[in-house]
Amino acid sequence: MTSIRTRFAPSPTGYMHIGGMRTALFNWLFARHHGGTFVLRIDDTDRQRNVEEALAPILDAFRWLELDWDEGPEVGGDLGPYFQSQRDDLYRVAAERLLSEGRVYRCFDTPEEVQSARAEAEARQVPFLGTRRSLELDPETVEAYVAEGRPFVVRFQVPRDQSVVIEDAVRGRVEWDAGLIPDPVIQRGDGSPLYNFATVVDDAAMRISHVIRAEEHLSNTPVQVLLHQALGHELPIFAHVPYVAAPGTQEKLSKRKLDKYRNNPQFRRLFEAADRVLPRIGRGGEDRPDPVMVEYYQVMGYRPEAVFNALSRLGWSLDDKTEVMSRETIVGAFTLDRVVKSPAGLDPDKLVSLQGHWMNESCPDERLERCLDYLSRAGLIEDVAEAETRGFVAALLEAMGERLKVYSDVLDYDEFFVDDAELVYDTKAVKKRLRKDGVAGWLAAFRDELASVESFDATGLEELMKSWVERQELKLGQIIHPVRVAVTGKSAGIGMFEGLELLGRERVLRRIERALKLCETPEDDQGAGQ
RNA sequence: GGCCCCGUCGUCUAGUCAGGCUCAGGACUCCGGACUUUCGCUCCGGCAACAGGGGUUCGAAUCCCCUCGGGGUCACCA
Repeated sequence: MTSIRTRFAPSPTGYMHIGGMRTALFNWLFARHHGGTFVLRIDDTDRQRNVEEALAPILDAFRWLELDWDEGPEVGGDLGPYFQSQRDDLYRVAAERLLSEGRVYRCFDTPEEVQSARAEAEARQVPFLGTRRSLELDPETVEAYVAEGRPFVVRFQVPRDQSVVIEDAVRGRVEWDAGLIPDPVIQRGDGSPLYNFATVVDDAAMRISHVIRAEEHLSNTPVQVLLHQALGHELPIFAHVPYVAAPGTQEKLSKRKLDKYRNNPQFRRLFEAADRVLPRIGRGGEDRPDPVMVEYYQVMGYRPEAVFNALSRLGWSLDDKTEVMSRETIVGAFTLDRVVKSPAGLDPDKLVSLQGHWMNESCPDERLERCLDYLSRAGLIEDVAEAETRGFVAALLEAMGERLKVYSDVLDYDEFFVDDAELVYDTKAVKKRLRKDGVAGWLAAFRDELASVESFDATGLEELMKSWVERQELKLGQIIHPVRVAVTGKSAGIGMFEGLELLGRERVLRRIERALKLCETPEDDQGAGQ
């Protein structure tokens, strides 16, 4: 058996599409599972832009998910070059050979002529097959046209008397009637190749054994098969995997429909999280990543294992119950016969859930480094190297525990970093916990306790509050909630005693002082922030 | 419109090729409850699906036919 070789061939578009990433992942998994070779080939045929710049985010996404490529940009390989823009000679030679063998022909129809022929076919409600007018030209005429510089494209002459059949590795037998296929252009007037042709030439030259790609390419397949046959290539095995759909739909996930996705119930939380976080870390402008891009998940602080895990489950399953899988498990189990045929909607809820799992698996040191980075970029801390800061954040993370779902969640706890005078109080929390009869008195009394207690640690503070409550004949809830709101501005958060310890006596007392004023202000006062 | 693909809980899916083990299993979401100072976590419990219709068969989510629905693609884009 020939060796397993798969490829992914992205266009340098400046970002990595999450759906494309899933397809790339399947190619990578298949190669790794079989001990084969994974090739990265860059489809930069008709790009004017700076390829290097537009390719960088794509390679970054591969690196982030640790999908290494055996041949391709940066690493090279024996069957390069791996940029299609550098493979023009190969396409030219192949086209010339087909021309000399009479399998392709020069078509002198102008674009306008082609278009009107197409319109006419449409009007008559018959399938459009092209004119083949140029096929009737005698060789001398063709020579003369070429000599006089008349523009032409090269078309493949589809053998219309047959059907094309593939045995697709995920969809089974698929058949087309070649009699319905118009002659495709394989080379433009300027000699540059078209996608279907370049792909066929490259897949064969790079000895790709399995063409694993999204279903949207299924309709390109008969042309490619015919081209392979004309060129005398052995056919690769095709595997058309479902495309990744927008959450809860069957529609292909598309960057052009972002506005629509904002209102998608499942997608919404991802957009809202981005709205909260990105502006604070300087990514809220033009370069703001969106959930269709792999970069979004990286920037928001997801773990690559989680995205890897979630992507692998989009259209593939290990069995009837396993959801959480390490990359080793997935590589070990990945086969094409367990890929489903129907479109797989991206499932943000599932991704978030998986992320929670993989975050818990991460080590405290890494959590600390990543969170320090977010805090620093948001301007909440100055020096990430300072020992005191690091200790403080480490303690906060310890207190946060599993509340940290993605790294950027640490920004939700900014009350531990802002100046006491700038602490923002949640309006609802103030109304519910501070503006109640008796609260001001209890708060003031407990403040005095805090001011005089010896050690200001969580355990001691808890004991203090409990005994104080007993003496006052109050219930714990009557004081703990007001204190929480008074010192954090919020009604929910980490364990309150840990919070008090983290803040320290001075800051706690100052904040309670502020809160006491809020207790007294009338209902309609503007003193409390949102 | 032509061609092609797909159609199991709200979502991701198992089961479909080799019909009975399935009045359909898991996970996520959601809803209850327990625990907790709040949130979260965890633990219990619950709602919830074979697109429809005909066949074949003792028996069909699984095989056949039709219908309906959804999607992809129809370039001198990739």
